[in-house]
Amino acid sequence: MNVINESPRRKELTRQAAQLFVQEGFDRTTVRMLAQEMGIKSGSLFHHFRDKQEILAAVIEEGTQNALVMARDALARCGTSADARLHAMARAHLETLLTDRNAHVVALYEWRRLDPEARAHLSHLRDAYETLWEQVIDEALAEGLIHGDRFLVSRFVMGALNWTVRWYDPQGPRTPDDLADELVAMITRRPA
Amino acid sequence: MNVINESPRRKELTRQAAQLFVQEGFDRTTVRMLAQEMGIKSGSLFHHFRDKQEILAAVIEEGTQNALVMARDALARCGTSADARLHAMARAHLETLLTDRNAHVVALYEWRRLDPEARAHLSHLRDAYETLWEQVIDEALAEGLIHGDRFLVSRFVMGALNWTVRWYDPQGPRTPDDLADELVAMITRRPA
DNA sequence: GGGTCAACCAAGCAAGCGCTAGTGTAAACG
DNA sequence: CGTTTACACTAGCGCTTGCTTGGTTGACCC
Repeated sequence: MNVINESPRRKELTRQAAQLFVQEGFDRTTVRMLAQEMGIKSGSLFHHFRDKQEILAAVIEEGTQNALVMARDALARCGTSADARLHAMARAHLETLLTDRNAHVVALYEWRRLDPEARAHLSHLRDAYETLWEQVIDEALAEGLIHGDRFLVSRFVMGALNWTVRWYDPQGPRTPDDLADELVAMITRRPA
Repeated sequence: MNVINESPRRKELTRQAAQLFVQEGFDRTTVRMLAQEMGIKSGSLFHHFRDKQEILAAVIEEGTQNALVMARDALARCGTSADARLHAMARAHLETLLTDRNAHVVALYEWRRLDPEARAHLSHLRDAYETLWEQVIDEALAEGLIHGDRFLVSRFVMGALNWTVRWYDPQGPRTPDDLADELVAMITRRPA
């Protein structure tokens, strides 16, 4: 087993695992299926990961970490107006969600399969990400760009965004940026 | 096996199965666990359901059917203004989602575990429900209550609503109606 | 009061599961 | 050179899985 995290080999294996987890679901994906996808035998898999759980944790960690990095970058790059920051967050969110799609679908739908330790560790990452969102929402509320309950608004927005993985078609005419703009337009009130 | 659907016994068993599916997930719920919850032995379970898949289909069908009935009732009962109808749909949606919670969580998260035949059958039910939503969204757009792309708006709204099952606490201070009102307020533009 | 039938049980099969043990090998290192 | 290290293999153990089989029970019916 590889104690040093994130060898390039392991990273590639993690990516392939994510694909299978999305296709089949975590429970239905057997170590034999994973091994075959990776081009090795099932026993060899446990050289890279302690157990099946650890593969799941690796997939989710990878996705969440990327989301956090991209969101921070986007916020650093955009202007200071609440409107610009709201757009930036929405775009960054959809960008990771739809490019790094497999990892995020796993994070959203297989979270409950994590054992308590892994969950505790990854909760911190997720909380850090959600805190970013709440800050941006707060700013938008303070500027009067949007109105309503801080808690509810941020949950509704997260719901609308995360739901996209269920229907969004990358082959279709709409880009992630289109979605982000439309969503922000929907919740920001301009004078009628 | 019971060919005539929906004997009272079967309905009760379905309710109990839904609970377990939510707690453990479909794949992790064994027929032995289901049988124990139902107070029978695992073999006896197959007197009521052809196989494990059929239990899942029964759970989802029950939930979706209820949602459809409640939504139609709500629309029939409310006024004709787009605002009233939008409120009515949102309230009805959250009402079923949060009272009939188990069945709906299963429908949302275990849909992919359905075999193709069951999925085809249940898709019709779900489509009928989503059509109701799109009609109401259309009316709201036509009245100028909301703006934007019909397809995107309805997806965003569905996402915001369905996401509630992940964070809503029935013990908390907010009622389902509170959530519905807040959501409608968020997306309807009033003069600033 | 014999026949019917839904509901249940005990026992177990065949397949598949996650994971381990022990070994082979080729490159990297001192 | 000998040793270590990373990565892969074969073989299979112990257990759980969904489901089947053959049979029992008690309520109801003409």
